[in-house]
Amino acid sequence: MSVDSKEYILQTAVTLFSKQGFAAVSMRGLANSVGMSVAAVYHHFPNKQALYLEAVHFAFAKQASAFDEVWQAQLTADEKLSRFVHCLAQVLTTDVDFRRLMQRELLDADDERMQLLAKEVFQEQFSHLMAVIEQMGESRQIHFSALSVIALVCDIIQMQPLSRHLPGWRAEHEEVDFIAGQVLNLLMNGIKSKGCQ
Amino acid sequence: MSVDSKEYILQTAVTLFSKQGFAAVSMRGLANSVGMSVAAVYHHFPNKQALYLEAVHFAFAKQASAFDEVWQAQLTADEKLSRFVHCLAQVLTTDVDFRRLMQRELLDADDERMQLLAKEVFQEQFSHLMAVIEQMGESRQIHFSALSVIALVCDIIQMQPLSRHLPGWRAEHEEVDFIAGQVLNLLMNGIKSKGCQ
DNA sequence: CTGACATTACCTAACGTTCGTTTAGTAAAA
DNA sequence: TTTTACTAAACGAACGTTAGGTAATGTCAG
Repeated sequence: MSVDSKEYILQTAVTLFSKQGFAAVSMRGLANSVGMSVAAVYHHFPNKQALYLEAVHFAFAKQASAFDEVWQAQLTADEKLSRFVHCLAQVLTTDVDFRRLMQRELLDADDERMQLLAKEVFQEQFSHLMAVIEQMGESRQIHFSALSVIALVCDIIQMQPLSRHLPGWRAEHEEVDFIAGQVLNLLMNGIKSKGCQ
Repeated sequence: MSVDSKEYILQTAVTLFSKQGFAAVSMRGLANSVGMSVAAVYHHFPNKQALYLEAVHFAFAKQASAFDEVWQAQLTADEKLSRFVHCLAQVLTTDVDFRRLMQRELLDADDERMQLLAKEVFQEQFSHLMAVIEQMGESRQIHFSALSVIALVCDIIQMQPLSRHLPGWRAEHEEVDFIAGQVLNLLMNGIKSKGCQ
């Protein structure tokens, strides 16, 4: 079987779609990028839409195992949260294609694809995260708190190219460990980091 | 002058670009949406790129005055922060086109347009926000804390269509006042809302 | 106030290019 | 001999953009 060619096309498609978005990627451009003819791409995928959906699946599946070591039973809740935030910041910083494709899906996906995104990418980690937050003492707004953790990390990384042009920016603000540390500090103590603790 | 037609085209363009993105919007589709011919659109704008940039300007300029009442001198720092978070959540929830266009710019804009976005939309509010955070006692990571406030509100709203499919979701999670209240609680006290206070 | 003229705000119709997709064929592997 | 993995060439549709024309709306000397 030609699983090599197909995977190579998918990998290239993920990069192109994440950089340019669905509409801006042409089948000719993709075929050119993988060094094949257009018809060769159509040999592996029935049409552009199906290719895109499979590319999204492909990109998301790769991240499924990234969080496996985070939720180990013998850790304290605080440690689990810390590991999760570090891991999330690491993944979103390292795999730029994945992050951008996810952002684009948040903008463009219909409800059915949104459900896929929830189930395939978020649901498992989200449930773990909610359990940890419950252990930490929060009892009422567990869903919202878990969402806040993810949202905070995601958007801080997503806003990096913008925040570079805002007053007070320093290079270290874009280092994974710095981001994770600051986010954790905020989550544990709030903004007034001194008056609390 | 035909400022009416031009503004109407811009307004329609903002909606279309925010919903579909630059590449997916055609000049014919836009012309059809405003009930004009293609050439009529080209009478007002030299080309698609220039029309898009002007539409982005147009959408951003409308939001400039939304925060005017937030930073009044006689308020305490806590009150100013509270008002800002409420106002930001309100704007991002109400003006969907603005929010989506901003998200798309974060994905697609080059460094020059990112600078424009920083200067035209964020810089003024960001400076005010940093000043407030400094007043509240945070002294070291003012830039990062201010960024966190904005990122938290933005991404929670942006992830709404996804979070609907995650466990624990309730309808009230999408109400502006609820979002602002929860975000403020998190910012002031961290996740462990009881152990701190 | 009026007639001549210019400008504005649009129109229809077309330009060449690029798009997604298909058809027909080939060379190698099973 | 059938199936697999491809290629070259073409299909009609849609794309951004332009050319050329037509009413309506100023503008202003006489």
